[in-house]
Order: sequence, then structure tokens, then C-alpha cells
Amino acid sequence: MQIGEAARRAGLTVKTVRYYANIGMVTPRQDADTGYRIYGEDDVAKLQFVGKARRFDFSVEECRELLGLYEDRNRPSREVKALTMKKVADIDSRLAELQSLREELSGLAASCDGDHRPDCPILNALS
Amino acid sequence: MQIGEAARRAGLTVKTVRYYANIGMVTPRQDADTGYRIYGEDDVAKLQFVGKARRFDFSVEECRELLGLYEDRNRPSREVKALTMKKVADIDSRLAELQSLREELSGLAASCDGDHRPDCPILNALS
DNA sequence: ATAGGCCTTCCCCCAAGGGGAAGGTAAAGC
DNA sequence: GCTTTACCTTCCCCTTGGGGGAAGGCCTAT
Repeated sequence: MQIGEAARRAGLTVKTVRYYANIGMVTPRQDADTGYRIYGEDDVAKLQFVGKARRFDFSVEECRELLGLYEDRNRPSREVKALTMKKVADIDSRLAELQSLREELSGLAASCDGDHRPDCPILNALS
Repeated sequence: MQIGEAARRAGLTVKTVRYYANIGMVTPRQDADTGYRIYGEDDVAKLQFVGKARRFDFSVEECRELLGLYEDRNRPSREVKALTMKKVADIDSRLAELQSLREELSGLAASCDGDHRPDCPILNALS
């Protein structure tokens, strides 16, 4: 099938699918006459796989790694689990960061009257 | 003072300070002879202000807006508060997103044995 | 005279594609 | 046979917020 249908079936944009081909992540075969990319069922499966992994916040490089493990029939599940737990740890640290930021900002907002007067504790805190 | 000292006093890199000058956020005066940027105390105060706001996750454009309010002696504190609360709302939605992601991923990780065997529920979930 | 430590502009680089131009290709309609 | 339409291709610039480094100007100390 052509790139449009492959993209539709994977729930990705054509741009994205072409990008994955360019970086060598999902490489379709090429029609010698037209130069069109030609995708098979296996390619669509990989695209779907990558799409889901991206939605799980894995970076493109991590997706490439996961895809390698996905295609290796003998990989130990340990490796996949390690990658996943590392991702969870990343998310946890980002969560902690955002939460403390949220505390500080909402504390500041609460201390500001928010009326027509120019006096503002938020700006004071920033200066 | 020159850009190096201004950057040091604001806790920013020279590159960053130069960038802020280029985008017109903190614009020092220029030495006509050498072309060097010359920063005054007021400029350092603005750089510090922007530095803190950036650490509070405000985008450069939001910093520009805050800086405008900071310099306007008559601004109503309402505007500053509105910007801050919007930021809190942004952070909240990002938090919710990350939290549900974390649930899903750690659920997947828990379901995977993580041993030498190739069977892996994480990869199954992605495919 | 030259070495060091400032400073300047200029250009390319990152992630993960998006937007759009210019042009090739295939099928359907007239 | 001709045109429209819907595909597809490559190519290049754009995004955020700067970082890295080259080539070169300026000033002071040795």
C-alpha cells in the first residue's frame, strides 16, 4: 500500500511516517518506477507500535530501541522492563518538579489580590 | 558593566543574555566604539526577573509580558494574577497527563516478569 | 611582542515533525 | 485526447530556547 493508507491505518500523519522512513526507523521498500514508498502489513504493525510507544512518551530513540527488542524473538523481557521503569522514573522526577512548581505558583497567586491596584506580590517575588 | 558580569550577577549564561538582547527582551545600550553591550543595574534587575520567571516555567513570550507588567507602575495586579493562574492551569493539565501515563506504564512494568525469557506483556501491549 | 581574557557576529545543531512549494503519476470524467 | 483530482516525491524553512564553536576585534599584563 502507499504511504497515505499506511499512515491512516497507523493513526499517524504522512509527514510523520515519511520522517520515520528518513531516520531509518520504519523503512518501506521503494517502487523503482515511481519512487513511491510501498508499505506492507509488517510495516504498518511497526508504525502502530511506534505510534503507541510515542504516545507513552518514549522518545524516538527509545522507540527505536523498543522496536529492536520487539523484533528480536529472543530478547529477555528484562531489557524491556528496564527501559519502561527508567521511563517511569523520568516521569516521576518530572512530576515532582511540576508539583513543586505548582505549589509555588499557586501560593503566589493566592497572595495576590488580583484587583485594579498595581500592588502585586507575584511581581515582587520575581524581582 | 559588560555582558559577562551582568550574566554572572543574573545567574544566566552569556549566550542567554545575548539571546535576550537579540529578541528585544532586555536591551542594553551599546558602546559606539567597541560595539560591546553595556548593562546597567536596571538591566541586571530585569535579567534576574526574567531568570526567575523562566525557572517558574513561564515561556519567553510570557516573560516578555510579565516584564511589561513589571515595568508598568500602574498595571492592575489582576493581569499578573490571571497570567499566573493560567500557568497553574497549564501545569495542572500537564500533571494529569503525566500521572495517567505513569499509571499505565507502571502497570505494564508490573505485569512483566523482567527475566531472561522473551515473553513480554509490555511489548504485547504496544503491538 | 605576545599571551590571556574579554567581547563581537555568524553559522550550524538539538526534537519531532509541520507547512508549503514545485513537480511527477495514476485514475476518473468529459 | 484533455483536464481535474488525488495521490505521491524531494526540498527548504519554521518551531523553543538557547549551546557550541569559528573567526576576529579589544584591552591589559608580562
